[in-house]
Amino acid sequence: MAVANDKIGRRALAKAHRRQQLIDATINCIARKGLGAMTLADVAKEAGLSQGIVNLHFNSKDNLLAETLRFLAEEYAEQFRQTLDKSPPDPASRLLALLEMDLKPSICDRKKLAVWFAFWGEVRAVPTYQKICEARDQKNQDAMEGLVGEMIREGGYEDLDAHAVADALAAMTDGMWLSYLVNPKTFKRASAQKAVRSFLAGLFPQHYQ
Amino acid sequence: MAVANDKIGRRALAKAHRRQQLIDATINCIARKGLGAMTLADVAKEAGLSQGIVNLHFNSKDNLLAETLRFLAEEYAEQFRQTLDKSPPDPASRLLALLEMDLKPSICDRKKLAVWFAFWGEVRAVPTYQKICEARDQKNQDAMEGLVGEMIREGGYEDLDAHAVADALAAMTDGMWLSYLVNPKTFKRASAQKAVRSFLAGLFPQHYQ
DNA sequence: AAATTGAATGAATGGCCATTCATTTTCAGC
DNA sequence: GCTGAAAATGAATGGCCATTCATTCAATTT
Repeated sequence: MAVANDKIGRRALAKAHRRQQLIDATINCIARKGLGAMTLADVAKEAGLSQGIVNLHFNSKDNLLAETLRFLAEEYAEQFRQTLDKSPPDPASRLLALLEMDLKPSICDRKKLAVWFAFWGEVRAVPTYQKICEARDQKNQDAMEGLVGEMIREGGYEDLDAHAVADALAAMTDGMWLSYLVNPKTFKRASAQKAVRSFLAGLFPQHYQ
Repeated sequence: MAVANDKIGRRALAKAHRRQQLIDATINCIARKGLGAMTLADVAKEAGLSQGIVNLHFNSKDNLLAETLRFLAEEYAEQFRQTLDKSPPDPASRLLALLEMDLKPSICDRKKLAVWFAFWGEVRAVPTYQKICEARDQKNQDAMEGLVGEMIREGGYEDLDAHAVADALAAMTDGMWLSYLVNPKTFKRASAQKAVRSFLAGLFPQHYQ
């Protein structure tokens, strides 16, 4: 029955594909129903497969969720890398590119944000989530701190603390995500981008005219 | 048995007190176990009362959770009011006071933050939560936008957009909360405060020398 | 084409937990 | 100190859901 729509070959998909398919289904279910209400039956149905499928591939619900979060973190890291790869070498451009990346529709979309916040909501209670999220933040903040540090040295902004400023910039985009999640009607991407540029211009006048 | 530790009178507490006691217990349980794993039995035990107590006072688990979120929002609003009451009348002082309020230990403590994020994690799936959170954000941002607007007029910072800047400032403190929740080891309150002041000084040089 | 292997199914199981409710306890007013 | 009402108890109920597993199905090997 579940197979009717694809005569020759769902089964031919490699194991990795099936796992990814289930992770995608999980993301959709969390976004739609919330982490609390999501069931394995939901995920199986969303994927067009049978009841027992998740445990076949992931052994447990906990594990499915951890793998889903790992996937999101890895996907984010990949975008991060690509953004830096495509940016000019000067720290001002790179920093702006990273901050704008966080507001791109492909990252800042309500479905994915709902999932990130669902996991953040359990971070304190689930050590596995905590570790994955901590690692992502750390990498993010280290990169930003490096860029901010360079600019401080170049521009002689002696009163700025690279660590503090980098953390606050990272915090700002996370907070904008929350704002979009909670107030989808009033949130405006363009306005958020404008604010980011104003902040940067205020902090580093020489770099962002 | 549940009564042993208080001879004369747990029962004498008014109904409102008992409700508050249960809400407090709920906050502790969510912070400790997460929203997903929290049970009504946990809450009753935390409060030192019996199994059926929550439904007696709140009718359902859903309702208990909604009331808990309402309490948090109201508590926040109260601090907000008090902060403004105690501040000098100039917008620069008031804005700084509000931003520093968000980092005070009484608000920015990991237990409460865990609960806020637990609810934010379900915001998209539970319309009740969405409404409560939206209202809080709206009030917050309106107040900040007013202050920022005043400063822009006073100081002639024509290139700033009050709405965008106010949203971004509010976003920054929410993001700092996340940072504290996820990276309690590296987060430093003093550093966050310093960053907030640097940002304000960059945006409004005349107001924050 | 038979056999082997691995993937997928979906009904059955068992545990957990919100909710209910008959009973007990507390307490205010008399 | 009695009485009735309100508050609290905690055992019982029923539904939901993760997990299991015997069976079926598909594809590859020989």
